[in-house]
Amino acid sequence: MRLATWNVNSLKVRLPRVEEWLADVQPDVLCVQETKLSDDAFPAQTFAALGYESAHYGQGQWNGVAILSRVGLSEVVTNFAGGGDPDPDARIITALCGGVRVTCVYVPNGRSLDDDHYQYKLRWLAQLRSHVAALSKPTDQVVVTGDFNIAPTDLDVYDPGKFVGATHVSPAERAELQGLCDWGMTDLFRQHHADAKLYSWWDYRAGDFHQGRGLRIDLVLGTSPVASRCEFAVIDRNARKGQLPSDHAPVIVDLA
DNA sequence: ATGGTCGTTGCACGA
Repeated sequence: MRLATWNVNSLKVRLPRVEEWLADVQPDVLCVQETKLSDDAFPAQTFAALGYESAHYGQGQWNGVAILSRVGLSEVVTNFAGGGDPDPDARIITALCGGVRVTCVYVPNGRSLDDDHYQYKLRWLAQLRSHVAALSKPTDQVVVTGDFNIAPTDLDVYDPGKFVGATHVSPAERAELQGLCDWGMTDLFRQHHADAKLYSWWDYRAGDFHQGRGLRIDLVLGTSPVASRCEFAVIDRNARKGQLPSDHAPVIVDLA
């Protein structure tokens, strides 16, 4: 089973590239973030014609997440399971695809450490842990993937010195991510590339992509039954090139 | 040291 995640930064703008990419890469499951579409505007028919069932949770304008699958798609959950206040934003959707419980996330950015949005990000990550624990056990086949807006370690940052005091690298948000890993999840890309300085997001500005100034913030986490099946992981940086790219590259994993 | 580019919607703001 080939599973991928991609923050497309507007599915309306990116749809031609997503269609081309699906035909080329042939993932069985694709998790999409930042569709920026209402559910009415989501192009389910386009994906159906390519052989994919889909579930979308959107609000239009901002946020919006979706799961596409050609290995079955059932038990769809929008927003958080596991209690607490529902998220006012459309940032999380879960479905059972090919026997794997897949949660697709668009974690809040945080903006800056002194911003209310950063506290929202930390609360959101705590609720994500409750969500995963409510729906599954560490011995189940579980994937949590998407745009985490967290670089797990300084290895995932092109120049850690430039991010001192910034979001995406703060100890509190890294601890939340570690909490998810302590529960039983593994960073599948890092499992296959222990020392790689490779990134999944580059700012559109100042030629950051071509200068190699990026962050690895798009993650695929899997429980040990998934991690033991994972034989390949790659960031498809080619998808960040060319005409009208997203600022994120897809991350792909292959499960035996 | 600063700002740079996108995508949204409107003529600013979030990322």
